[in-house]
Amino acid sequence: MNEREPAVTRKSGVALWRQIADQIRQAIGAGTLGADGRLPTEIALSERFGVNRHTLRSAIAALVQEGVLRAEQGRGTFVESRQKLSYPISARTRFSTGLREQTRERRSILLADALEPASVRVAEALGLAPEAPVIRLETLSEADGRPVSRATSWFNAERFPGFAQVYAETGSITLGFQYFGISDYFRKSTLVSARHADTADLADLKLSAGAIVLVARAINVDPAGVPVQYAETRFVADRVELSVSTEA
Amino acid sequence: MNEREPAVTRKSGVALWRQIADQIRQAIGAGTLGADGRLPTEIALSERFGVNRHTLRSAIAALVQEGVLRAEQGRGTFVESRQKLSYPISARTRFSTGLREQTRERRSILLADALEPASVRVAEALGLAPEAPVIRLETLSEADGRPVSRATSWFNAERFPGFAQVYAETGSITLGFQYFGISDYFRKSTLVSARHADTADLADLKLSAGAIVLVARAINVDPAGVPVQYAETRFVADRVELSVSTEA
DNA sequence: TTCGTTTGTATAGAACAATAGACAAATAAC
DNA sequence: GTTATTTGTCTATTGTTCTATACAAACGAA
Repeated sequence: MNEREPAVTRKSGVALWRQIADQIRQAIGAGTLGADGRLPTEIALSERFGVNRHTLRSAIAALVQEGVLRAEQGRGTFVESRQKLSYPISARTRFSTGLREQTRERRSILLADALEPASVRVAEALGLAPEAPVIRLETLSEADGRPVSRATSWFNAERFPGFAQVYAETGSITLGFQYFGISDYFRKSTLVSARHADTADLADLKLSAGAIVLVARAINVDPAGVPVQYAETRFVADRVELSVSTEA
Repeated sequence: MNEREPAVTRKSGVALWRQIADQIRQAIGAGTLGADGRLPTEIALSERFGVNRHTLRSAIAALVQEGVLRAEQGRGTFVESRQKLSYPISARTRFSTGLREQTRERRSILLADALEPASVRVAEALGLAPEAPVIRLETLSEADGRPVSRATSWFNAERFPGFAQVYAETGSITLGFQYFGISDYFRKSTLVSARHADTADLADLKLSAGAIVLVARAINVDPAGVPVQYAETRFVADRVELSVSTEA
C-alpha cells in the first residue's frame, strides 16, 4: 500500500478551496508541510492538489485570514503559527492546568450567566430533579490572545448561590468551589465528540464556517462523589487536542 | 440569553445544503429533531432554515444517501438510525469491548498489512530506533453493517513476527497478543483530535465529503509497561462518541 | 541593471449551487 | 371517490465557484 496522497472531492457541497485549506492547515499541524516555515509555491501546490492556481489561492487567502499563513509578494508564503495545544483529561487535572508551559498568556472570560430550570440532561448529570434551579455560566478561554475553547457550565443553584459572582471575581472555577468549602474536586466522566461549529461558536471562537469543534461533556464531583458541575466545552479542533492519560 | 437558533452561513465555502444536512444530523443525534421518528415537512424545515425548499431537499437527499433518513412520498420523512455508539477509553478496556449491548452485529476487517521501516512518530511511540522494522495493519470496524472506525496500527516486527496473519485468523488484537504470550495489555495514553475526513477515510468509511472524524492516537503497553502497539483510529464523528472515565 | 521566480490582479467562460414557480404522484382521512 | 397533505420532478434564472489565460508587481541573485 502506498502513502495516501492528499486529494479533494468535487461536487460534495464543500468548496475545493475550503477542502484544500483544511488539508494545508492539518499538514502544517502534522509537520508534513511547511516544516521549515515556508510553504511550496502556489504553482507547486496547485499541481499537487490537482486544481487551478486561483482555487489554491482562495485556500491560502482563507488561511492568511485565519492567521495561519502569511504571504509576501515576490518571496513566498510562510507559516505564521503552528503548534497545537494539548489539554490533559484525567481525574485530578483541571482543563486550565498543564498549559502553563505551552502558552504565554492565558485567560478566561465570563460571557454570560443565568439562573434557569435544569433541562433533562443537566438534571440527570447533576443528580437533581428536573426543573430544579441551576446556574449556567458561559465562558470563553483564550491562549496567547486567541480563543481556544467555549464552555457552558451548570451548577446546583441551591448549593452554590451566587456562584457566577464568585467566579467573576476570582476568574477560576477551582477558587469558586473553594469559596463554597470544596477544597478539591474530580473529573468523573467525559464524553468526547466532534461536530461542525454552529453559528454561535463561530462568532465566539472567531472561526470561519465549516470549522470543527471538539466537544467534551464532563461531570465533576466533590470528594464525596456528589456531582458539583456539568460542563460542555467546545474546543477549536485546529488548535487543540485532548490528551487522555489512562495510567494505572 | 436565548437558546441559539440553528442558522446557516452563506458564501463560506460550504454549500447551504451541506450545512443544513450537518445540522439535521446533529439535531437528530441530540434528540431535538425527529425524536418521535418523524421529521417536520420539507416546507416547515425550509422556513426554519430560511432557504428554498429545493435547497433543503438536497440536504435531505444527502442524509437519505447516508442512511440517516428515509423519505416516503405522500407520507413524510423518517429517521432511519439515531443512536450514537459510545466507545469507552480507559486503561483496561479495549475499543471493541463494551459495545456488545449497544449493537447487534459487530466485526473487524483487515484491509491491508505491510512490513515497513518505522517513521519518526511510530518509532518514538513504540520506543524503537527510527527505521526499525514494524508491521502495519489497516483495519475497518463495522457495527450493524455500517463502518464506524478505520484504524492504522503498528507493531514491533521483531517481537511480533507474522502478527498480521495471526490477526487475520483470530480477528482480534487481544487474541493476537495472547498468541505471542501477552496475556493482558493496557492503554497508556490517548490523544484525541478531530478533523475533516480525508479522501481515503471517505471511501473506507463510506462518508460524503465534509464529514468529520474523531482521531484517537493511542499507545498500548504490556504488563511490564513496554509499548506493544501504536494505533491511530479514525471514528465517524456522526456515529460515535468517546467516553473517558476518569474514576479513581 | 537584468533576469528568473513568486505572489497579486484582471477578465471571460464553464460548472455548480440556490431560488422561484408549477405540477405530478403517493398517502391518509373524510 | 374526494380532498388535503406531503414528497417527487421539471424548467428557468441568478449567483458563486472553478478554470483558463494573460499580465503586473515585488523580490533576490547574477
